[in-house]
This record gives sequence, C-alpha cells and structure tokens, in this order.
Amino acid sequence: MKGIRQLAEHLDISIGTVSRALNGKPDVNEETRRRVLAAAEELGYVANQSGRSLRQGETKVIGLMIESSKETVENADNFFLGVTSGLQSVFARHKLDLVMLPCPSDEDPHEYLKRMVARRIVDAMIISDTQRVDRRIDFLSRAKIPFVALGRSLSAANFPWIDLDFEGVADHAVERLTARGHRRIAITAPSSEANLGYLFVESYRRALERHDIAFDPALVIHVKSSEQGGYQAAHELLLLEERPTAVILIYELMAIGLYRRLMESGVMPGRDLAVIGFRDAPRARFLQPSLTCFRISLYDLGVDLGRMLLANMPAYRDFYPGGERNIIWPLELMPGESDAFDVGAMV
Amino acid sequence: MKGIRQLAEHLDISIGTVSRALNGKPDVNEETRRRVLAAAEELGYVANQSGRSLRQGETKVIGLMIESSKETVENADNFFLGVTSGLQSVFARHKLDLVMLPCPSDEDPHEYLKRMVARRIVDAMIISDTQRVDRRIDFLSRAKIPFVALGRSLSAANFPWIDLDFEGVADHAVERLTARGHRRIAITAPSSEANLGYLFVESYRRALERHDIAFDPALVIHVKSSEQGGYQAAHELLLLEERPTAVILIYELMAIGLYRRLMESGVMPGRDLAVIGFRDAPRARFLQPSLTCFRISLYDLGVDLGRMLLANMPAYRDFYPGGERNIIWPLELMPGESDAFDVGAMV
DNA sequence: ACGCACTCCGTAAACGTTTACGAATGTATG
DNA sequence: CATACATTCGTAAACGTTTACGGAGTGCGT
Repeated sequence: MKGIRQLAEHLDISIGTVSRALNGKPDVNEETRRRVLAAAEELGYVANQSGRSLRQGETKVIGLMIESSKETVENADNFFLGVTSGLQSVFARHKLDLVMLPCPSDEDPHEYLKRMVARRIVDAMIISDTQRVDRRIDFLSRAKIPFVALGRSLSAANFPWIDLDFEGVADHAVERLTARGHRRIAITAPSSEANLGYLFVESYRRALERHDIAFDPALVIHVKSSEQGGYQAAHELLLLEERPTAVILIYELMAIGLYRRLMESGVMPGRDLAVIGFRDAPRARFLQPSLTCFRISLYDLGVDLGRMLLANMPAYRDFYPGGERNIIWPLELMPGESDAFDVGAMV
Repeated sequence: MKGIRQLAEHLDISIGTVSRALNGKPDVNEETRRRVLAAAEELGYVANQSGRSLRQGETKVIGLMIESSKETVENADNFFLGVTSGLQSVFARHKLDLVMLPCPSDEDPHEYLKRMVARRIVDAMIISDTQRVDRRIDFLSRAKIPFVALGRSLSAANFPWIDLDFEGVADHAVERLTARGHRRIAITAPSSEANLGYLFVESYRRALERHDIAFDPALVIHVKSSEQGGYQAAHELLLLEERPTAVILIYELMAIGLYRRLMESGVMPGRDLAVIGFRDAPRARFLQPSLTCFRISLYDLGVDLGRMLLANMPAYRDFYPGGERNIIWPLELMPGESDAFDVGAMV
C-alpha cells in the first residue's frame, strides 16, 4: 500500500473524500465512510506521518526526555517506565504517541532538546531531572513549545511542573525518628546540580528545625545515588566522631551498599542505625532488614503529568479544563524493619 | 526562523543552493557554503524533519522498541539505557537519532510495531525481548524494514540478531559449581514465552549433561524475574524434599528477595547454598554476601547492535562491510562470595 | 574565434497529506 | 416554479524540503 492516492483509486473516489472519511470529518456520507474504512483496513493503509506532519505542522508525538548519563545508567530503575504507562494511558485517547528521548551523555541536554524540537520530531516535551537553573525551561517557554517538567526549577517564574513532596517526606521521616528518640539524623545528597538534591536537603533542614534539632552540615553526606554511593555513605558515616543514630537515603537502592558497609563493621542496620529510604520501592521490603521507605504511585503520576501537558496544548486544552499548573506529589510511607532502632530505650 | 526559504531570502541566494550547501553536496562554492552555514547558525535554522522525510522517504530516526509491561517495569534495570549509549555513539556519526518506543502493556507488541513503522516514525527498528515465535520478526522481514533483534527467535531462518552466550554462562557456572562438589543445581526461569528463558534453561540442561548430572525438572523454578520472584524461588526451593545445594538466577536483582527468604529460614547464602547470578551486575558486589555474577558490557553490546543494524540499511551498508549477521555475546564472570559454599568438604 | 569541459547556481517538480473552496445534487420553502 | 439551503464530493493549493535538469559564466586547448 503506497498512499492515500492508491486507496482513492481503488475505491474510485477522490483523494480528498478519502482523507475526510478517515479523519472523521462531518461532510462525508456514512456509507462512503464505511467503505473507505473497510478498504483501508483491508489494504493495511496507514497515513504517512511525514506528509501529515508537513501539512498540519504537528507530529502527534510527545517526547519524554531522559538523561542517559553514566550515573543515571548506574542507578536506573523503573522510574521512567512506570511513569510512561500512565502517560500513554492519557495520550492514547487522543491518538498521540510517546517516544522516549535519551540524551547522550556527551551532549549538552539543552542542545539536544533544541535539536529535537527544531527537527520537529515532537510536538511537546516532558523534561525531567531539572537542574536548579535549567536553560531548557527558559528555551521551551520562550519558544512556546508546550511542556511539563518533572521537578521544580528556579529558571522561570511560572511553568507547569509536578514535583515530589520533599517537605512532607522529610517531616514524616524526622517525626518518626524523633519519636523514637533520634537526634542525630544524617542524610545523603547527590553532588550534582539537580534541584531534587537541593530541595531534599532543604526540606530536611527545615524539618529538623521544626523539631528543635540544630542542623549539622557534617551530617549531609554527598555521594552518588547508587549502591556504590550507599557503600561510600556508610563509610563516611562510620568515620564521623559523633556518629548519627539514623540516616535518610535519597534513593532506595543505596541501602544495598549501605547495609553491606555497615555489616562489614559489625553495625546492624535497623538495630544500631535507623535507615529510611526515599522514592519508589517495591523492592525495599525484600531487603534484609526490610527498608522503611516512601513510595510513589508512578502510574498515577504519569497520568497527571499527561493531563497537565495536554492542558497546555491548544489543540487539547478543552479536554482538561481548570487543571492546576503545579502539583506537589504526595508519597506514602511503607513501614519496614530498617528504622526499628529505638534510641529512647538507651537514654 | 521559519524555513529554508527565509534563510535563502536573507542570503539572497536560491533555496536550492542553500539546501545543497547545508547538505554538503559537491556542486557549491566553498565561499557560498561558508556563508550559508554561518547564517544558519546565526539564525538558528534547523531543517524541518517532516519536509525532509516526505521528500526523501526516510526519517533519520531509529527506534528501539521496549516492553513496558508490568513485569518489565518491576524488574527494570539499567539494561536499555546502557545499550542506548553504545547505540548512540554509532548513530551519531551518521546524524541518526535514536528514540525509545515503549510498547504500552495493553497493546499487542506486534500491532504497536506495525503502527510505528506504518506511520513512518522510524526508518529502522531494534527489537528486544524476542519471543520463541515472534510475529514482529516475520513482519519486519517481509516488509523489508531494516532491523536487528536483541535475542534469537524461531520465527525466521535468517535474520540479524545479537544474543547472549547462554551456553557459555551455563557451562561456566556448572563447571564452577561441580568443581566444588555440587550435584544438585537449581535454576530460575521466567514463565513467559520469552526465548531468553527457554534458551537459558536449555543451556543449563546441556551443561548438566556434559558434567554427567541428570536433569531434574523439579529443579527448574518458574518465577518472575524480580525481587519478589527471588523471594518466591527461595520459598519453593526450601520446600523441595531433596534440597539443592546451589541455584543459578536468571536475573541478578532476584538475589535480594532470595537472600531474604533464605535468611528467614536460617539458611545462609554462600555458606548453606551457593548462588550465581546472571546479567549485568555492578550492584552484585554490594549485596551481602556479594553475588557471583556474569556481567555484560552494555555499551559495547550497543555499539555492535548499532553497527549490525546499519550494515543492513542500504544507505549505510558501505560503512560496515563484512559484518557478521549474528553474534553470540560473551559474558564475564565476576567472582563473589555467594558461591563459596564447598560441598566437597562435606562428602 | 570556436568548441568543450567544468564550476556554480536557479528553476521547478515531487514527496503524501489536509483543507478551503466551490460544484453538483437533492430537498424544503416561498 | 424559482429560490434557498443542506448534503456530499471533487479540485487544487499548500506545507518544507531535496534533487534532476539545464543555464550562465569561466578557462582552456585547438
């Protein structure tokens, strides 16, 4: 099957009518439409996207940009695939397709993004891993490309984003730990410029203050968010003169390395040191001891992300009226054994 | 910047010449080419892909199709992102872009694939998670769409693929275990129709035979390839009347759940049961005990995958002469503590 | 002076689709 | 019966790019 022209000839109908029939336009006889659809099905005709895009100026494809930097590869998890499912469930209703755009590690994310939209590969963008100042946001806003960000940023005053409820997580974690007598609570943070790490530590600092605990910079351990980083974090933790009794991890798989290093020194997580993890963790409960962890409903997050994006696209705006422009996404605590350590008993 | 026409007017040059200049065609004055490139850079002109694709009949985009089924999400790892880096390093040389196409879990992979190529979103495809009989391979061959498969299949006699060296892995693992006196060696396998699981078990069976060990179907544990599945596998393992002394895991993260379940019953992995894992595992060494595991160089695998694909595309064939059509990819053993259990001492 | 080859560039057609416009037909209205 | 309107369809232009073709200019050998 070549194109719409062959289909039209086969039906002995003009090409324009065939197009209207396929696209559900009103001014076409229902009988004709039936015949066209049947023939298209039979001959396996699918519209050439290039021709359509050229004419309409839109590709019907949404891009989800992801980093494929070395560190991302190392700590890769189900995060994006989970979100993807939710996104697709929304996009499918509008015959929009989703492609994931992995930015090569040796290319500047900003340049990569520009190239993708300039080539008209996608109509709209979902960006993630937002930096504290992120030129991509500037660019997309200025170029009036519809987009949503997974993560806040300082780069623009008002743009659509969904971010995680760091404040709630930190508060919940600190509350839970102080209730068990903990006063020296460490935290891990990435060394990158990702806004996530910054917000995470800031929320932690404020949560401490609310519980009348002085913030000690020495308790912020800057390591990579991977098993390797967890190992390193435990190592640095054990070297501190006044050793903390609890630690909050920014990424749940870090617990693997952390546990390992602790046990090498005879320190038992959950008994000698309380550990709380962050982000999605169906696997957390299989660790030994099982990890107390905050989890995210990735699918639902994807759904909201998709809706928010479409609400910002003129062609689909009407389907999603009155949506918020920003969402702070709540996380749910999954209690485990890793924070069972009760300091109160020792005091 | 609208299009090439505006660029041409701005330079007071014909549109055809501008196009030739940009595309490196020979019949254009070097001075003119310099001016054009400078102006394009200055005005931020990038060719509209839709127009170009329509004219040339190709999109310059390669698709990497991945499953986003529930199970894939659960055990998602760095696999695809790791391969992606290698792929992009090859594609970049030819100004080809890579997009990842996540097949929605509620859509038939075959239909999804057909839709993507029919819409001309990509020129060529890399498919993964091949099934024992996989209609996608049939379709792509027949439609003469260039493609490479990550994984063998029975669906076509001769198509380009790269697959893992299951035979080598199984042989190496069984060899290593029997050298330490093990005779009852269990293995985990997925319950799906994925060819990977089938080949994995078959290789294991043949490796046993080569070492004069009878194949016992009861020792093939069908569980999901996730932490949860590992937990389940350990559970079933402990119920066997004649308990095996070793187990081979098809996916390294299963070790987390497996360890947990074993310890719950007081069985110490590495001391009471030897464990060997499979597939990439920078994280394996942080488990407690560290996991003996076979690792893959994902980047290099991606490079070969990319080369093999381009060798099958007429436009790029000349750059990659004489490449093999099929590659069995070797894996490297990373020794750990999990298989230290020596049965010989007990006999 | 002529023909020839070579370099460089402009012209226009083509890719497959959507859509504004108007034509043709049928039907209701005055 | 003339007019108005609704329904259905065909015609042709347009989207932005590449490229076959040919033309203009230049240099060279005869």
